[in-house]
Amino acid sequence: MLMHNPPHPGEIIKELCIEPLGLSVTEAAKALGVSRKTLSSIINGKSGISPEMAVRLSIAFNTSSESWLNQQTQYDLWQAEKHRDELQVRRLSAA
Amino acid sequence: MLMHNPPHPGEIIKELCIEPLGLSVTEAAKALGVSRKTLSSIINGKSGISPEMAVRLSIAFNTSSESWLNQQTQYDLWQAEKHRDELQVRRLSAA
DNA sequence: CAAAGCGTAACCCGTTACGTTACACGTTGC
DNA sequence: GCAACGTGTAACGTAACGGGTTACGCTTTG
Repeated sequence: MLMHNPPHPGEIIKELCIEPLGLSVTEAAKALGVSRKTLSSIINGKSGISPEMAVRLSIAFNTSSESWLNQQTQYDLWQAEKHRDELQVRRLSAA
Repeated sequence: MLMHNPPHPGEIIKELCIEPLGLSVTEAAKALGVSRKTLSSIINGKSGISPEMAVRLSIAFNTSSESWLNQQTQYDLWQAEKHRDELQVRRLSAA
């Protein structure tokens, strides 16, 4: 089932990973091995979590990469479903 | 948990949707509202399932868009995890 | 005031999904 | 044999996106 209005994964990173550890964005970016801009744009909802970034997060925060990427999937799908009625698709399955 | 060597979602489309209905790739592409090349490259594992394509598939085959995009996520993650040990990431969480 | 942290704009790059057009190949029917 | 059809795919173009660097202006803190 589709989640209702899923939060952008960047918020989760900030609230559940960065802030509880008392980390700065600069420090966290260094640890993740990405630029400060990359992490900042994720945290502020400007870009999504790539598969590679999901793996980075899973290493740094000892979590599962799947959970991170699934959050992104839910978010992307929520956006795409908004335009469901605009798509020109013919129903094929009678099932 | 991570699935073991998940199949490319294109195989699923072909084997579980196109072939059972006796559809040609050309017909299916028309119904989905995309070009023949686009569907063909998905089926043959040359490109992935985009969020919008997941919604198209869900309409045409009366399924959930989530299931389609999740399959793609599992596949992408499986690829990304292959290079986990090459990523320069510092562990941050003691938990 | 100086230093640090931050968001972000401006630019670059590589990749990817998607489109159109066109080609070569195979199969099927007349 | 030939026409019609289905197919994969190469060759182009476009738009979007993740990521990097540099640089600017702002705020907070020592």
